[in-house]
This record gives sequence, C-alpha cells and structure tokens, in this order.
Amino acid sequence: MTIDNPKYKNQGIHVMAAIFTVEKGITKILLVQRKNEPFYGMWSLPGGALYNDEDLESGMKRELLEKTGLVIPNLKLCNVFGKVDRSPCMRMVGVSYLGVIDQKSVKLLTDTIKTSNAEWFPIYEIPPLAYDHIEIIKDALEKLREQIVESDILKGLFPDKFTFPEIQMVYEAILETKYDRRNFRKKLLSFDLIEDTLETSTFVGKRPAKLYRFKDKMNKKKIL
Amino acid sequence: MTIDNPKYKNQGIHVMAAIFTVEKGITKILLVQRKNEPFYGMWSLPGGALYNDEDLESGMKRELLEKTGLVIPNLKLCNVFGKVDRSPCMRMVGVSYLGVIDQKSVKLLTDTIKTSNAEWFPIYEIPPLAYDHIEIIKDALEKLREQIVESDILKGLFPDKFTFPEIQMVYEAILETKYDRRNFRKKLLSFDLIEDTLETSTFVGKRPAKLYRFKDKMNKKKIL
DNA sequence: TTGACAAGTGTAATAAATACACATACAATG
DNA sequence: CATTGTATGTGTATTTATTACACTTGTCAA
Repeated sequence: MTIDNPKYKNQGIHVMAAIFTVEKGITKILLVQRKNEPFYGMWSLPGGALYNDEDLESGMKRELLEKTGLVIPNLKLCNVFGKVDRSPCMRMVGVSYLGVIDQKSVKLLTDTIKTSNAEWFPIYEIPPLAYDHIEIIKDALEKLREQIVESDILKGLFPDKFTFPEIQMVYEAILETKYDRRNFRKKLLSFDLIEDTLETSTFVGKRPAKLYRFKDKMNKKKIL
Repeated sequence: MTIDNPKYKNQGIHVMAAIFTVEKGITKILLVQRKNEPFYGMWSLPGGALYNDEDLESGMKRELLEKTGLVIPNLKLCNVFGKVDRSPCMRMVGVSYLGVIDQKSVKLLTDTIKTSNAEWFPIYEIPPLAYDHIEIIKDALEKLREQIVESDILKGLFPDKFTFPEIQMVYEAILETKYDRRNFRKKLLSFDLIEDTLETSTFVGKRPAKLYRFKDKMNKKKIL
C-alpha cells in the first residue's frame, strides 16, 4: 500500500471528548463554540485533528487543553465513528473519549484560536451541534451510565474525598433514579472501589458525614 | 484545517477482524499469511486500509471478503488502537471488529492478491503476528467473553438451529469453565435470547435433543 | 428385550437484592 | 442550656436469584 494511492488519500482522524459533570443534581456536558467554517458559530464537542506524531490519547489531551484548558485525569476511550459523510470537508474518522470532572474545580478557557466560548450544558438543553456530535454524546452518555457502575470513572468528580450523600446524588442524577440510602451504601461498598478515610465532613449544621475516597486498585467483574 | 498541513498528512485507517470459531471444544481465531512487506510471510488478522468512499464497517466487510472469502453476519465494532509507532510505514490508526462464525460452514480463500494462506488457529497456539495484532486479539477475546453473555453474538456460530448441549459446549470453550446442565439451561433461557423451535435433532443414536434458535429481538440489561 | 448413552427435568439450600424505621450528631433558637 | 429541626448513620426481615444436586426418558445397538 502506498500513500499515493488516491483511495487512501485525504483521510484524517478526529478526536473528541464527551466531558460530563453533575451540578446540583443536573448532568451537564462540556461544549465549545466554533470560530471557523465548517459549522461556524455552532457548538460542538471539544476536539480536533490528530497529529501524526502523537498517540490517540495524547492528541485528545492536547486538544482538550488547547480548546478548554482542562486536564481530565480519567479519560477513557469511548467509540469510533466511521461513516463516509460524517464530516463535510475531508474524510475524517472520529474517535470519542469519555471523561468526568467537577465543574466547580476548573476554569474554562473561553477564547482560543479555534473556539470563541466553552460552556457546560444540561444534557436536556443541548443546542444544535456541529457534525454528528449529538449522536456521539448520546452514545457517550450510555457508556457513562454503564461505566459508573463498578468502575472508578467518577474519580474525576471526586478526585479527593466525598461523602455518601454526595456520591449517591451523582449516581441518581446520571442514572435518573432514586436509591435507598442504606442499600446504596451497601452496594457501593461491595464493589470494593472506595474506602473510609476515618475523617468526617465538618460541615453545614447537620450531622457530619463520613468521608470516603476511591481506592487505587479496581475489582474484577465476574460473568455468567 | 487543510489537507496540506504536514501535521495531518500521511494518516490512514486500518480495519482488522478478530473472527472466532469453536471446534470440538477448542476456541480458534482466523489468521491470514502476508504476501507483502512489511511483515512478509508473517501471520496477521485479516484486514487492510479503509478506502475514502466507504464506511468503516463496509470497509471491514470488503477486506474480510477479499482476504478470506467470508461474510460474517454479526460483525461488531470492537476497539481502536492509536499508538504512533504501531505500524512501521505510515501512521495508521487501527480499528478492530469482532465476529463469530461456524468453521464448518465456510470455505476459506487460501490465496489472494495480498495473502498466501488463511487458517484457524487455536487461541493457545497463535504464531508470531505482524504489527500489534497479538494485543488486538487479546482485547477482542476479552470482549467476546463479555459479549457472549446476554448478547446474540453467538448467532454467528448458530445461524439456524442448535441444541442446548451444543451451545453449552461453546460457552464452556470460550469462557473456559464448566456449567451444570440444568442451571445453564435455566440461565440462558432467562436472557430471553433464544426460543424453542418445537423440533428435535434426529441424530447420533442417543436421545434426540430439542432444537432452539436465536430470537430476533434483544433484551436490555439493567444496571445497579 | 435389554443395556448403554446422552438428553431432559425439579427442588432444596444458599446467597444476593430489596424494602423498610429508628437512633444520632450537629446547629440554631428560645 | 434544653429543645427542635435536619440530614446522617445503621440493622433486619422478606423476597428473589443463584447454586448444588439425582433421577427419568428416548433412541440405537446388541
């Protein structure tokens, strides 16, 4: 195979990040506003073209930093989008990443070389998006819902310590359900993902809550 | 972004298929032998470069057909491999697919324009492979083990009818465990994936077994 | 008809998931 | 300083799912 064969020419790889947060019980996603054609002025997932000399994940991290200023600790490969017509200019295969972060702990860049804005949008108030990004978000949200069960992806939201009421609220927001306090605690502890810090949150005027943190190791899920 | 920017030039997409079968209790994978540099003479997963004018999955199907003669009914997107140095010539991002088929029901092409052979290899007797294909197989096998539980991916092995002893043997081969006959039957039926055909296998001289088939619809898995 | 062989089936014991209510720690107030 | 409000923490009984386990049935061949 040679680079000069027109069958293979003009291909590129696009990396995009679906970064979620939960704020006051509302699940939100990070979008940026485009400053260039195509899709000038429209909102889209942060991302861009992969360079030749960088790994996929490095490219994703660079793009995220350039367009939003964020560094996401727990970025996970999510999916591939390969329809011929998904990008109007050249042939781009899209690779999506999934991440979670605490909205309050970060400051977004709101003007960069390629974007004129960056904002968190509630997942039920997403504006019209560039490319096939709305499909990519739907897919990423599904994956997020699968992954918060028995994975440490929520470490992005709680890099440090958290209380049970806090993390339960996040589960309920993302999965759109309510759980019994006692059963939720029992279940989450059984996953062996988190541990007691022996500290308590000295806090708002009610009974203080115990503080937990994510463990380093992960547990294996058994099948059948 | 423009095609002339050298940062983005010389990228390509490689599609590869990890096609598994089970024969007499042995899990096997389909490999082809390369007829060209790089990796001349070595075995590899069937696959090749994506054309500009085809969707990812179409490209995968074309490559599979060209290199092995196979048409796999239930091909599933598996993973993406994006390390810079994974291909020695130009920058190629790899996309893997996962499939299952009945070895007995197909005839492999053993000489094509790019390959000099195609063979089923037991997963514990895989020869040295081109590129990072051994990693891709390990990953695909993990995914296969996840997917045969509560998905219809084994439809590829049993496009038509099958008996419980037959399908149990396949589960046991892939997952490398043994299951109790009664419990296995109860479990598989509870997934709501298969149905009784009301026929029996008129067969080898022992008690005839009932025949089942995969349903068309699938069931949803609940989380937490 | 009888024996060998693999297929079919049900139930008891154990483990997991669910439903549910009261006690406790802090802070603000009288 | 006692009382009240509020959100946190905890245990147990019930139901459901999983696991372990043994005998009966249909066909072929002797």
